[in-house]
Amino acid sequence: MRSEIHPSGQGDRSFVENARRAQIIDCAIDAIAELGYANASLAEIARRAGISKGVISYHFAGKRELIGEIIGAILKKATAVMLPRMKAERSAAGMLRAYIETNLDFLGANPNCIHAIMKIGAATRDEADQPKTDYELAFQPAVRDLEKLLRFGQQQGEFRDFSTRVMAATIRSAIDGVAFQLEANSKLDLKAYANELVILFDLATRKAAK
Amino acid sequence: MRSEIHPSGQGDRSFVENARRAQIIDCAIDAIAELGYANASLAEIARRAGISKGVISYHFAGKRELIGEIIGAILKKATAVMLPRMKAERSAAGMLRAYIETNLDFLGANPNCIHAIMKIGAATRDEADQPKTDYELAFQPAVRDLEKLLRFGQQQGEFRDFSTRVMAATIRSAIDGVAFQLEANSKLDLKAYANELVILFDLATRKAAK
Amino acid sequence: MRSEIHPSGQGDRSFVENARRAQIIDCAIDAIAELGYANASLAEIARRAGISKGVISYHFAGKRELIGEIIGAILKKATAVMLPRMKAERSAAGMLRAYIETNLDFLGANPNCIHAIMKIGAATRDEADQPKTDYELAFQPAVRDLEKLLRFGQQQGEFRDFSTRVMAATIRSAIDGVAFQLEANSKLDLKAYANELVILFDLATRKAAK
Amino acid sequence: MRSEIHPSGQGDRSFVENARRAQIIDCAIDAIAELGYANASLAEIARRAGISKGVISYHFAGKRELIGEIIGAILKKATAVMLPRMKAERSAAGMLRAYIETNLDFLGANPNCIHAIMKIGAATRDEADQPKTDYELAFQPAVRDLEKLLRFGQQQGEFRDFSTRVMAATIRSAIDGVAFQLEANSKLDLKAYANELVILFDLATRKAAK
DNA sequence: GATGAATGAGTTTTCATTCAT
DNA sequence: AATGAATGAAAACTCATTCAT
Repeated sequence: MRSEIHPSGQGDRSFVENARRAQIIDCAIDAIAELGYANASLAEIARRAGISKGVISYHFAGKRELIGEIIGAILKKATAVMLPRMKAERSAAGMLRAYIETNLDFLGANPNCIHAIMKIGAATRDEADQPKTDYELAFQPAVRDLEKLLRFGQQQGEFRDFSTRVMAATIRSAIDGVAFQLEANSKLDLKAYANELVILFDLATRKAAK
Repeated sequence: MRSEIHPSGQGDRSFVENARRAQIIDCAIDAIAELGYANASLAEIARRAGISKGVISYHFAGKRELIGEIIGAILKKATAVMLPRMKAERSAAGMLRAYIETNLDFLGANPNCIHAIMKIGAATRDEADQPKTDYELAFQPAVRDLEKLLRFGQQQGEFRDFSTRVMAATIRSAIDGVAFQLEANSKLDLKAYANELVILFDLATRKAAK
Repeated sequence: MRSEIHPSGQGDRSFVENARRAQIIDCAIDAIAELGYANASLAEIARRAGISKGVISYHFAGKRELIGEIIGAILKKATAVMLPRMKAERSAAGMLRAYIETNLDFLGANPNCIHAIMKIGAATRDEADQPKTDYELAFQPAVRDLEKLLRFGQQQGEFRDFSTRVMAATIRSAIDGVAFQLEANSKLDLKAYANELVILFDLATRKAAK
Repeated sequence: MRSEIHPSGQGDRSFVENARRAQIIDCAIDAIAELGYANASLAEIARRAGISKGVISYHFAGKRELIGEIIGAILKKATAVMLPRMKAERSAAGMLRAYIETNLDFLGANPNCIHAIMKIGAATRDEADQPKTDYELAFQPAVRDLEKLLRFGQQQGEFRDFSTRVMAATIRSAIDGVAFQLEANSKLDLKAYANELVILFDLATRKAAK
């Protein structure tokens, strides 16, 4: 069930420390994905890692920092997978296709990462003490990049005139929705699903032929 | 902030009892929407209702039942708003438009209901002890009805050939996604948003002109 | 070991609640006096009261509130003992004598109260988060009243010219010091001790005979 | 903020080891004085010393030994300052004056030492597991020496007849009380304070003129 | 029907201490 | 000699639930 995310923390941490942090982050992702955010206590995470509770406190300032690192690690990994394939495309439509396909690939390869991040998002959204959650701070850029891509397509004349905000949010939601379905049915054919989405959003975005 | 949902429980409950249950459900919705699922403790809900904690336990077998009733109440209310407008349409495309519009209308009129239900969905989804959550049991039919509508459109020859599962999930996700945005920006223009979505999914579903 | 302090909380609390609060306060005083502030955990206090830990949290917002109530309760009790005897005196020298005697009487009758309050004072003094502790807020007035008494004596011509601040602080310290000695030697003769102190401070304050 | 106390441990320790111990003791004094006894964790002390936590455990058998060494170090330093000035006096009254003045001098020059020692005294006084604390063991002699001085004064006919125990305790308490005031108001004029105390206790001790 | 009180398991966090390297 | 890592017990506090009145 491990997702093997290794954030390869910033330089000033020792190899051993980075390994432990990565291990804890992995176990935390699994625990959140499988048990839900509320049930993923530090005790449970420690149990899965086969370490004592104190170790987590030793390596992370608190649960908040751990959650922040989880989001960071997942984002980093997702970006690493997606960026090269996005850059290989020239047309806006191609990039949009690549965006959808790589997202679903990542989803298929790392279901727990996505489940975890969605549960974190839902559970920590606007808690009393933090006006903007780490989750939101992390994902606003993701949607913004998508918007840029769409605007680029409109400028190129590939895409019709639509609200880039709405379209970006819809594409993002569509992909996030796949995660939920994947949770209910782990045998979902993601390749086929990606094809459907690609066609769907191609029709929804492209400029009607004269 | 009250949402005034009255589930009007089944017949064998007294008037007073139903009123209390409805009041508790309303306050619970507000609490979950405003504080997040994790922070909406029974104590907080009781505080908002101006009653003692014990009352909640008296009227509901446990927190789980309360959550289940919340979902039921919201679903009932949403259905009551949407069904008539759906039925007024003849064409599949018209019904899809009505579906999107009524959903966003409901969202605008009852933001707390939607925020609450999304937080419940994310938080209770596959907790350790319950294989299928009330949430899932309640919402699978909702998506299934949408699927039926899409299949009907295909049979009528209005809609192109696509996976009704994927399309239904995407439409549902698109609408759910609006709730998140509404939370971040309460001044969102929902009418305009609905128009964008209607056009988007019209293009995505309709049969290409010969 | 009980000190039987019953703060008789403000009117809006039920009889039962006040009784529980008083019981918890009593046990907390004993625990602090006997084990020291650091070792007087909520668990230990609950154990002494024969109740569960949660009860303390139920009745007091937190440990800080409990400590505040302890100080308030002791102060109230001490004042109740001292005030009448102070008022019965006419001369400043008589009042000073009454102050010393009643303080030592209270000390003898309620050693745990004094031990507890001194330990609280030492342990909570300038913790990071509270610039002025409850303890200081509670005891500054006590020293200030003593200063007023000394100034009155000077104005009456009974007392010589000295710094009322220094004298007040010294008298207060002398009395507090008795508490420490009482802790080490519970058979201390407080009557004799009081007499010694009365003479000591009489000599130190009175105007030299012409 | 360093107080630079170097206990110069007993002979069988290497120079390096003694230096480390002294450094740790200094940092511990500062930490206790500034943060309070409870907040002066080994981690905090290590942080201030720029070393790892383990080093403290390496050099001291436990926290208790560290505390004991702190008391010893301060006592040694205080004695070194006070003894010569005491010995320079011939009369008992002069020695008493020197005692008060040197104590307050030391207080002004080493506020952290005094703050630390008072916090240690209050916090460790009769903790559950140690019948007599290092603190008490260390300070009983200090009061006993004062008592000897007072008895000497009575034998010389300089001092009136009073309980030397009470007088010694009162003088000691008066001086300790200054430390608390100094904490609240660091601009306290200690010279003036010392003068007041000298006069106060001179009047309180001397034999009335015939 | 409703309440206040109590419970006890559970949460995160802190800390002195130990130990292999 | 020193370190970073790990431990495990204990801390304060939260919360769903139970129950006598």
